[in-house]
Amino acid sequence: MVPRGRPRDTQVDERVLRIAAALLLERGYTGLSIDEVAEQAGVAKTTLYRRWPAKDHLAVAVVARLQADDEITDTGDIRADLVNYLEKIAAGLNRMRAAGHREGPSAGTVGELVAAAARHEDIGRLTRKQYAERNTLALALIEAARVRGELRADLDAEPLFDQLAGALYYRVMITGAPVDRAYVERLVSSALERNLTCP
Amino acid sequence: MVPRGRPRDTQVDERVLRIAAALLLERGYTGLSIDEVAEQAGVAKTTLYRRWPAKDHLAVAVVARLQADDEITDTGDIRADLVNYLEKIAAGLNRMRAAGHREGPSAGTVGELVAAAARHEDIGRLTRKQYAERNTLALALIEAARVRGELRADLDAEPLFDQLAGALYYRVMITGAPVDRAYVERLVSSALERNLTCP
DNA sequence: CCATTTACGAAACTGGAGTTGCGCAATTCA
DNA sequence: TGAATTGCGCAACTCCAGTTTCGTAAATGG
Repeated sequence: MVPRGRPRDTQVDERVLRIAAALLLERGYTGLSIDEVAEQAGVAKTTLYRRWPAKDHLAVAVVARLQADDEITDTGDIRADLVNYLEKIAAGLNRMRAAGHREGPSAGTVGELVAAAARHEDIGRLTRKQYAERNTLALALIEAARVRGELRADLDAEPLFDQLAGALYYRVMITGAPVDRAYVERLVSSALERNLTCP
Repeated sequence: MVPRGRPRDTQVDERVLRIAAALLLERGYTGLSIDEVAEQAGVAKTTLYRRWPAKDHLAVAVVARLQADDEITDTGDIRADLVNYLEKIAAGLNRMRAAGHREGPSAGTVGELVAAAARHEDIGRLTRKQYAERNTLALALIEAARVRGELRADLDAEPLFDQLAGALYYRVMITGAPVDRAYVERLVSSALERNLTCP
C-alpha cells in the first residue's frame, strides 16, 4: 500500500545521523544538542522529533549504526576470535569522548546511553534485544570451541562472556583504567587459558 | 582554628542526605529533584547548593554513604570471601531503581552516576579514588590467597577482579540480566575454581 | 479539481537545573 | 559594642531540552 500524505525527505535521516554522530563522538552526550543538529542539518527541530521522539532515541540510533559493523567470526581459534571481537567492543567504547574531555574517558557517554535506555522503555527493549543477540553469538562461539574440544567439557559459557565483556565496560566506566590491545590479550589469557583443555 | 562567621546548621546535611537517598532509591536519578529535596528538608535551594555545587554531587554523596558499609573480609577461604564481597556490590546495584520502574532495573541510576562522574572532574577524581581503594583491597585479598597457596602461583590478579566486578555491572547496566546470589556463586565458580591450585 | 493526509518550518511555550542579588541571622574578633 | 564574616531564605532570573500550535507544502484518491 502506498503511503498517503506528503512523503518524508529521505535525505534528512542520513544527514542528521551523520551530523549527530560527529557531535556525539567529538563532544559527548551533553554536547549533542538537538538545536545544533537541526541547524547544521538545515531542518527544523520538529522534523527531528518526528523521526526520533527524544534526544535519547537519536543518540541510541547513532550508536547502533556505529556498532553495526562489529562482526563476530569463528576461525577455529577461540583465543584469537575472542581477542578480535573484544577488540572491536573496546574500540567502540574508546571512540566516544566525554564532553570537554577530548583526551578523557568515554565513560560519560556510555553512562548516558545506559541511562537513556532506562528512561525509555522502548529504547530499553531495543538495546537489550541487540545485546541479547550479541550474547547469543558469543555464546555460540564459545560453545562451538567447547564442543570441538578447545575448551573444557563442563565449561559454563554465560558467566565467561559476562566476565570478558564486563571487564571492558567496568574499566571504561568505573575505574577509568585503560582498555587497549595489551589489556584485552591479558584479559583473555586470564579468563581463558586455564579453561583450555589440558594436553 | 575556629571558623569565622555563622556556623552551618549541621542537622541540614544529615536530613538532606536522608531525604535525597529516599528519593534516589525510590524514583531514580531523574526523580531526585533539587526543589523537592529542599522543600522536604525545609531549607532553601541555596543552602543545598552551598554544600553540593550540583545535583550530581549530592547524588554521588548519597551513593558513597550507602556504599560506606561494604566491607571486605579475609577469612582464609577465597571463594567464600569473594562471594560475600560481590554479594554486597550486587546488593548495592540492585537497590537503585530507575524512575517509574519500581520492579525494573537499576541500570539507569548507575548509568547516570557514571555520567555524573564524567561531567565533573572533581567527582571523577573522587570516585576513581574510591574504586581504586576498593580495587587495592580486593587485589590484596586475591594476592594473599595466592601466596598461601589457595590460588595458582602465576595468577594475574588484576584482570581477575575486573572480570568479577565487571560481570555484575555488565549484567545490571547492559544486558539487564538478573544478578542474584545464585549468579554470583556461578560467576565466582566460573572465574575461580579453575584458578584454584590442583591437589 | 478538491478533499484528505502527512511533512515541514517558525515561533511560542513548559519545566527543571542552576545562578544571582538582597536582606537578615549568627558568630568571631578587636 | 561594633565591624567583619559566613549561613540562610526568598524570589527573580538564565538556559536548554523538549513540546505544542499553526500556517504552509507535497503527495494521494475520488
